[in-house]
Amino acid sequence: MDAFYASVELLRYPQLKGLPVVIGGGRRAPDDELLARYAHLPLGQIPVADFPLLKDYTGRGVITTATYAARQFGVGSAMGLMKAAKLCPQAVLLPVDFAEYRRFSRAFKEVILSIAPVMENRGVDEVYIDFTEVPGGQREGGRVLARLIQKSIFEATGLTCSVGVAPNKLLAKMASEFNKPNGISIVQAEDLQAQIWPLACRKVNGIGPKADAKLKALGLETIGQLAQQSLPQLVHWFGKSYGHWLHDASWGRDERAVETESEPVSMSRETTFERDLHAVHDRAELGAIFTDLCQRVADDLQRKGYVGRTVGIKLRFDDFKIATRDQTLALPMQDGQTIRQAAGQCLKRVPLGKRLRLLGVKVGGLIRLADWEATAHDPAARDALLRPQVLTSVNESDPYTASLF
DNA sequence: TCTGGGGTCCTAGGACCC
DNA sequence: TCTGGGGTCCTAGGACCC
Repeated sequence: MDAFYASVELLRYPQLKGLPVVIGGGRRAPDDELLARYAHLPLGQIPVADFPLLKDYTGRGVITTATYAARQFGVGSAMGLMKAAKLCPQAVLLPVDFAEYRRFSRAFKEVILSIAPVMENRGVDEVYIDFTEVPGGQREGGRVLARLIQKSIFEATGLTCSVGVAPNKLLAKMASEFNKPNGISIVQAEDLQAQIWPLACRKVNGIGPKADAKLKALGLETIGQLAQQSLPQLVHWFGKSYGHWLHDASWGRDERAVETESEPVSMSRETTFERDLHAVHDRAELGAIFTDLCQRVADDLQRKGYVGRTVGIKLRFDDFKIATRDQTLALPMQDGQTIRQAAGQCLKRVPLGKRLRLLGVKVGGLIRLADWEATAHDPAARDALLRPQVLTSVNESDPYTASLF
């Protein structure tokens, strides 16, 4: 989806169309006052001059999304709001309204599913779609179906999206970036050299800032240069697993299936404080936040119907260093008090000399509550549920290995 | 006035077991 | 002088993505 959060906001506030708008910030709701003042008016008639501006914001936080008009000024996702305010002080600043974005996320995904049922979720604003078996999915290399999806989403939601069509997910993701916003791009296997190799390595989904810096230090700037390295060389530099992956990726090879279903692995809540807190000096405040985070994770587990056995905490100190601790319980659970108790134990194992900037609570090792309850009187089945049933590297066709089982 | 929140996956070492 | 080998689970940290 194109500038998803910002585009959803523009549907509510069309008077902001064409203006630099950024979405982001902390827990504040700077437009509460505004909404109260104009409660008698439709949202679309609130005067532009009354919207909060980026230059007036004084809290912590980053931009989650910027409109294309704002991007002209060099501001973009993940940039600190204070830095962004220097580049584009006149931008309108809106708070994140995740519930609203989720509504639109469900809406556009329903449209896609009604046309092409093999769809993989990649967060709120992105999906992979398998065109292979969709009637007409091959016409004009996929362009006809891509256009149908764009048109249907726009008619249902008023939102635009960009589509990349390619033989696999890796290339489709790159293709989707070629023609933003509201574009379609088709990349075929034979286009690798002309369209993919000239790109910077960082454009590959899976090469982040660290790997990119290392590649640059090795003199490798483009995907084409990466592709010219031998496999043993890449394995030497990056290890067996990542080295192989880099080699495959640079040659446009990716065999991953479009996964239509997935189970959550963990659920967490975290918060960055308005000011850094000290474990001793701000004990009461910290304790209240800690308990609240535990309760929110418990609420999430209960609402979604999961229990979990691994309780973890995350701390970010004022120097931005991160510490995590976790503890695995004998039995999975979903209640706030048990989470709070285990998380408290974890906290005792961290040195707390430095001030804290962020606190987080996580529950992992998730099992569906229904599955857990179904084994209540079957200890063996219950035991099996508690172990992650990953059967790695057991080749049952191999006579020797098979004989062991 | 730097730098959010919610995730997944991988690695590596130690405990423990057979 | 001798001290295996393989597997799983748990924990901590880190890279990466949306």
